[in-house]
Amino acid sequence: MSKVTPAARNPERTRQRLLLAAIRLFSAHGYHAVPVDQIVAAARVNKRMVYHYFGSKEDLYQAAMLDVYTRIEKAEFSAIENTGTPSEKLERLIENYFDFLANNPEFVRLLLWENLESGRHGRRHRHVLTKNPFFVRFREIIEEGIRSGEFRENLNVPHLLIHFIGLCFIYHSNQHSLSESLDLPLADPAVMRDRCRQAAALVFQGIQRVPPSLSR
Amino acid sequence: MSKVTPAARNPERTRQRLLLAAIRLFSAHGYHAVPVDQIVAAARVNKRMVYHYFGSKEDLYQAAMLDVYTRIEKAEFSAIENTGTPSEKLERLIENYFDFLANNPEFVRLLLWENLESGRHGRRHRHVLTKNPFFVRFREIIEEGIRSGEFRENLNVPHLLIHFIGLCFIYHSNQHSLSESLDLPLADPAVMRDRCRQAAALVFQGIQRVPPSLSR
Amino acid sequence: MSKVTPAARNPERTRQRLLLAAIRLFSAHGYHAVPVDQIVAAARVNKRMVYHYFGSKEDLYQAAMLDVYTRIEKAEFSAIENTGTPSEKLERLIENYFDFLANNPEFVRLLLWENLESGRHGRRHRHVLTKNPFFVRFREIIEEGIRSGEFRENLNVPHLLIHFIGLCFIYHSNQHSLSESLDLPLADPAVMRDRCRQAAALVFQGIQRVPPSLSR
Amino acid sequence: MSKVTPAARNPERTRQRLLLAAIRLFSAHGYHAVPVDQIVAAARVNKRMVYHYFGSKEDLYQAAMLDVYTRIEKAEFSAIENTGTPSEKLERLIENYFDFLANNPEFVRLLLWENLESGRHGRRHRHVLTKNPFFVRFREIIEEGIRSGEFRENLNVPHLLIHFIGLCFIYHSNQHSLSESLDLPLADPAVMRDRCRQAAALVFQGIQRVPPSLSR
DNA sequence: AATGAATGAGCTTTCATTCAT
DNA sequence: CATGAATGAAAGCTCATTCAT
Repeated sequence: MSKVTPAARNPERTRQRLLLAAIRLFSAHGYHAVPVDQIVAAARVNKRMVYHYFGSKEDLYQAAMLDVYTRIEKAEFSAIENTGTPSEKLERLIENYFDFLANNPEFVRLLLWENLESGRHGRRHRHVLTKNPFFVRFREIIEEGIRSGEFRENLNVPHLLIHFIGLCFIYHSNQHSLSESLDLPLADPAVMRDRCRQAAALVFQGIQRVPPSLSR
Repeated sequence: MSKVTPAARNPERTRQRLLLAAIRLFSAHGYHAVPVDQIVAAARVNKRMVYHYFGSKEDLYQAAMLDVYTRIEKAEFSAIENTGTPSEKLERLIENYFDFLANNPEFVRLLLWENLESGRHGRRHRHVLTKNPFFVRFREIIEEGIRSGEFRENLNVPHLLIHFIGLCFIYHSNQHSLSESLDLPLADPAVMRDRCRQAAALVFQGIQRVPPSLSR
Repeated sequence: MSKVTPAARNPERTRQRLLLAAIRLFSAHGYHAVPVDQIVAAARVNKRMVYHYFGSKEDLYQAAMLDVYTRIEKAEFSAIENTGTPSEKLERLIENYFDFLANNPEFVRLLLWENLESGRHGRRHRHVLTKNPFFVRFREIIEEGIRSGEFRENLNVPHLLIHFIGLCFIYHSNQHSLSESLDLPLADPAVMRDRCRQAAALVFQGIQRVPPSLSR
Repeated sequence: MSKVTPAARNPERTRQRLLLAAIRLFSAHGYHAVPVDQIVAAARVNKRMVYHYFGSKEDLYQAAMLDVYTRIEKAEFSAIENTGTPSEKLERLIENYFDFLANNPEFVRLLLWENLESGRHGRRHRHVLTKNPFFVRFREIIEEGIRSGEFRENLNVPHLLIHFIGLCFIYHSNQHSLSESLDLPLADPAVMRDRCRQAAALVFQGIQRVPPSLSR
């Protein structure tokens, strides 16, 4: 008779339920498309609790965003292991990043929502994105490769990083329209692996030293 | 008694005003964040007209989407002129595409929103994206380059296209978070041109024949 | 078939209904004790109309307050007729004021509520109270009486006015507790007339010239 | 483990805190404008205690009201000392009453709230007002003055009392609107003393024997 | 005795939509 | 064709109160 009521008298659990439901729904449909009623129904929690634990719908959204954003900090990037050539490390890093995005669709989608709705929710939590281990590691590897002579010297690290991220994100940001336009099952894991390889190859080609021609 | 109302008795103008306001607001804030009241206020039109001309808010959105999507069909791609080597043509095409995206932020944003809200508005208008001149031309140039021996033979055209689009879209889809994370003014036209060049170079490196090594 | 629907398609009537219901309910129970639902039910009007015509519950309250406050401006004070001695004029004025308060309980009650809740609704509409014909006329009569030698010279007009108003308002502000404490039917019109006479006499006694003693 | 909670295990203190906070807030803003949360926050007490000690918000209000109402019974009226002429006693009484009201704004305000919201809270506690020492003493002094020939014979004691109370209460019930209308600092203690004197004089004038004329 | 999590009803307000003119 | 008044449903949020510990 003690554990009958579902979420009764268990504050942390109630909070967690709300947060998880919020993450799922906000990342799936965006802030404005999700009524609080839907969240509390999904969390099986009384509506009042949203305001008890988070203050407002907006604050719940912020909490969801922060929770998801910090995942990349906790993510394990095996490329951080210091073995192999810069190229090999970079290849592993790219694969890790791809996997992280594939395994954390909420991260990808919330980030995309935020970029689209930019200005609405402020930049409160973006700092967690700035110095995440991936960014840091990327820069280190590139610089190491340049020093070792494996990579070209005139590489612009930030832009290179952007290109790299672009090659990853496009599969998420434009997934549906591309799938349809090109008639490709972009959500298929096998396809994903293939595209990962291709993207990596493309990057590697571009940054290798002694490029044949076209060295603009 | 005839000239009392300002925008009275001009059906096409009223319709156009609504459509333009809808395009602007929907692309800027997304479907759910824009109330009908805001649209009619921006269009300086009576609210009833939305239902008169379009049927519903949803239908107005669809009309706005269709209008913007067809722009790419009307866009002029100078790369279509058949002069120069495939590389030169591709370079022109990439620049055109970049420019098109830069000049049509509504196109980019509505596309991104549609991908995020995927499933909500159906795929009614996606067909216009499938066979747009850019996609067609891209394929032609690549195939021409392969035939002429300028490009590698083992190129996967759809994936190549995806990579290419990714290099372009990332500046729009993740503009704000990247600007902040990397502290770069990604909206600056000069920066834009530079990144365009870089992205083009990256692609070119990757598809040239006889790549030094790393020919996985 | 045209006048079937109750408040349909008659904007001024709808507005008026809301305003009247608001005046009645707010003056009766105060701002916080009256839900919007109660007002719209009393006005037989759709709830949405409150926000359409007035913007908010608060704004409706303000409108009600302003409407009631301006009544004193339109009130007819027969004492304004310039006949008789200052004493006679003052007597008429006092009677008019009493009657006005008795006939406009909403005025009295809203004023009392505003004084109790002071600071909440700001002083937006108090200006209408400042220069109402009663205040102006009161000052004129007193000054005339002083000049003519009928009234004492050392009269402080504002304080005299306050005393006078106090003698009138007490029957409204403390009606219930006094009725019960003294076991008097203070709402009875006959009682009212009597107290009016008494109050007037009291004032007249106090301001007559040549007071026997006690001329502190 | 015993001294963890701050206000723990001190039932009387908890009850007192709640009562004081309730008195302060209810008298300041009225019953409906004060949420229970605000009271418990001000009292630094757990919300549950309201229901533990008082049963409901309404009951807490009643308790607050009763507590404040009984203050007048405990108030010291020096006029009760039987020295001097009836006039002198009355003068002292009037001053005492003024001071009591000035020193007990909660009393004044709760009384005014109750009169405005009349009918809502019933008349449960009004009895304490009925036979308070002030009322009793007032009647005694007037009757003594009549007997001694100092005051007029045709005095209606209840009405006289009402007038007298009106002269006192008006400064509280209409303080804000009068201050503004007449541009007088009615909250100023010096002004208060002055008006007290004036009010007393006015009453004295009216009840003295041998009034010049106007003996209606 | 005291806590604070949990609740459901109801608050003010906004929404997309329709009606009457 | 055009208007804006009118609507019911539902939004986000607050209320007084109760439950479990």
